[in-house]
Amino acid sequence: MKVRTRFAPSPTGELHLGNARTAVLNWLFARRHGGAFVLRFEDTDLERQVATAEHGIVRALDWLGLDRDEGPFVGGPHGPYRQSERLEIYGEHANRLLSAGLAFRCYCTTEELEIRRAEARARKGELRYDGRCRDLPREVEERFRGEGRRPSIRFRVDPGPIRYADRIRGELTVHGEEIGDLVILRSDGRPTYNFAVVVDDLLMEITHVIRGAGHLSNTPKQVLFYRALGAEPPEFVHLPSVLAPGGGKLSKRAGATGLRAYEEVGYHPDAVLNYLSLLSWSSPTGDEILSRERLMAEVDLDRLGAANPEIDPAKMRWLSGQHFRRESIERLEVDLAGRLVDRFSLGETELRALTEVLRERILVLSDANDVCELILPEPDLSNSAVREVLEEPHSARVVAAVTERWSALEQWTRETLREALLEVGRDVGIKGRAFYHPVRATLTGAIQGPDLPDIAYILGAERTLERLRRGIAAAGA
RNA sequence: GCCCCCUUCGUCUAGUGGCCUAGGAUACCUGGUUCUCAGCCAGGAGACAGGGGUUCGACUCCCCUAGGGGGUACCA
Repeated sequence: MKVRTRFAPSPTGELHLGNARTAVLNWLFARRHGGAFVLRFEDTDLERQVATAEHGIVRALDWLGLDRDEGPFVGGPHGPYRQSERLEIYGEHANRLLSAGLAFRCYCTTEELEIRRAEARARKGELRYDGRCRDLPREVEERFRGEGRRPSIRFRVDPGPIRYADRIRGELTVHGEEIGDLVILRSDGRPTYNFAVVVDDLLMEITHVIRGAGHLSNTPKQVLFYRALGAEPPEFVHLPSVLAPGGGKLSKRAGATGLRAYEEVGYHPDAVLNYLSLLSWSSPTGDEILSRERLMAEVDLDRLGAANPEIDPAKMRWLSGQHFRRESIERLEVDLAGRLVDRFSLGETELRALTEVLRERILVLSDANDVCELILPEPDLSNSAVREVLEEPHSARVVAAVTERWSALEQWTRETLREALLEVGRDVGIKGRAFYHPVRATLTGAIQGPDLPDIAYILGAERTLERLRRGIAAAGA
C-alpha cells in the first residue's frame, strides 16, 4: 500500500519548531517511501481571520522545502482540505453511527454538563459524562425537543479495555470507563476534533498518522471511531514533544519563535530540516550533518526515541554554519545578494568575493551584515584606537611596504595576497601585532575583523591600494 | 484528584544483559591556525534521576519514589 502521511495544523498562528518538526517527519517519511504528503487545515473551531495564518504556514513549509502532494491551494482527489469545508461529510458519518446504534442523541446542555462537572469535582468524583441520555425513551426525547433543546451526538464508549498501538511505545491499553461517551457532533452540527480527524484521515487514506505525543491519549478514542466506521486504524506514531530551551513546553515566552524569524535571521533551511530531524532520531551512521538528500533517504520511523527533547539554539546555529560551508558559491551568492547588494551597493565581483569569504565563516546569513558593516564603508582613521596604531614608529613603513608588494601582484586572490603579506612581514622584519595592526587599521578603521587578505580580496585591488595610500599619509602626518 | 507516557554528560543522542573503566555531536575550557573576531583543527572536563528487586552479571528486565510531558471538554 502506498504510504500517505499528513500534516494537519490549525491555522491559528505561525509554525514554530515543534509543529515544524512534525511536518518534517511526515514529509521525510513520505518521501523516503515514495508516498504522498498531504496538508490539511483543521479550522472547524475558528472564525475567519485565518487566511493569513494559512499563508504563513504554507510559506514556512516552502521555506523548509516541504512540498505538498495534496492540500489547500494545490488540490487533490481527497479534498476539500479544510475541515470547515467538510462539515456535511462529518454530519453524514455521525448519522451513520447514529443509525447503527453506535451513537445517540444527548440533550444535556453545556451549562448542565458544567454544573455536574463542578459538583463532581467538589466531591472528588469522576468528571466524565454519566451516560444519562444513552437510552432515552422516545417520549422524553420528544419532550426535550419540545423544550427547544438541540441535541449533540455522542458516541457510545463501553467499559472494558481498549487496545491500541503506537510505533514508538508499543502496545497500550486504556479502559472505556475512563473515557465516557464522547460528543462527535456538537449541537450546532460541527464535529469535535477527534471525530473530524478520524473521518478525514480515513477518507484521505492516510496510512501513517505521525503527530505530537500530545495526541497519545486521543488515540484510543480515535481507534474506537475507526472500528465503528468499519475501518482498521492507521499506524500511529507519536513524536515526543519538543520542549523549549531549559525545559518546559514551547510557549510564547520560551522558544516558540515562529519559523519566519529563523528565515529572517538567515538560518540555512536545510540545517533547520537537519536539526529538526535529529530530535528523537539519529542516523545509523552516527553522522549528524546530513544533507536534504541523505535525510530523505535515511530518516525512518525506527530509531525514534520516546523522551521529550529540548531545543538547543546553539547546536542549530552550528548546523546552519555547517550547511553553509557545504553550500555552492552560486546558491549562497543568491541568498547573500538579497540581503546585501542594495544595502551596501555591491558590484558583481565584490559580491562574489564576499560570498567566497563569508561561506567559511558565517553561521546564519545575518552574520554577513556585520562583516560588511565593518569593511565596506570608508574607514574612519580619526578614532583614537586607529590613531594610536598609526602613530607607532614603524607603521608608515609597514603599510608602505604592503602597498608596494600588493600593487605589484599579478593575481589578486586570497592566496596570493596572503603569501605576499607573509613575505613583506619577513622582509620588513616586523611581526605580530606591530605588523598587522597598521594594515588592518588603515584598511578598515578597526583593529578587529576578518583576515587581512580576505578583506583586501573583497575590497578589490583598486580600493585596497587607495585605502592603504591614504593610511600612509595619515601615518606619516 | 484520577488516567496515560517519558527519564544516559548542561543540551541532542549511541547503547536492546556481559563488547561500557558508557561512544559521538554541541555547548564549555585549553592549545594551534606567525594580529584580532568568526571559522577551522587538536586536546580536556562532563552522564546511566533515587531506592528496591530479578540475575553469575544490569545503563539495559520488573516494582516503588521523584521529576518532566500529556489527557481527563459540545478546545484543537
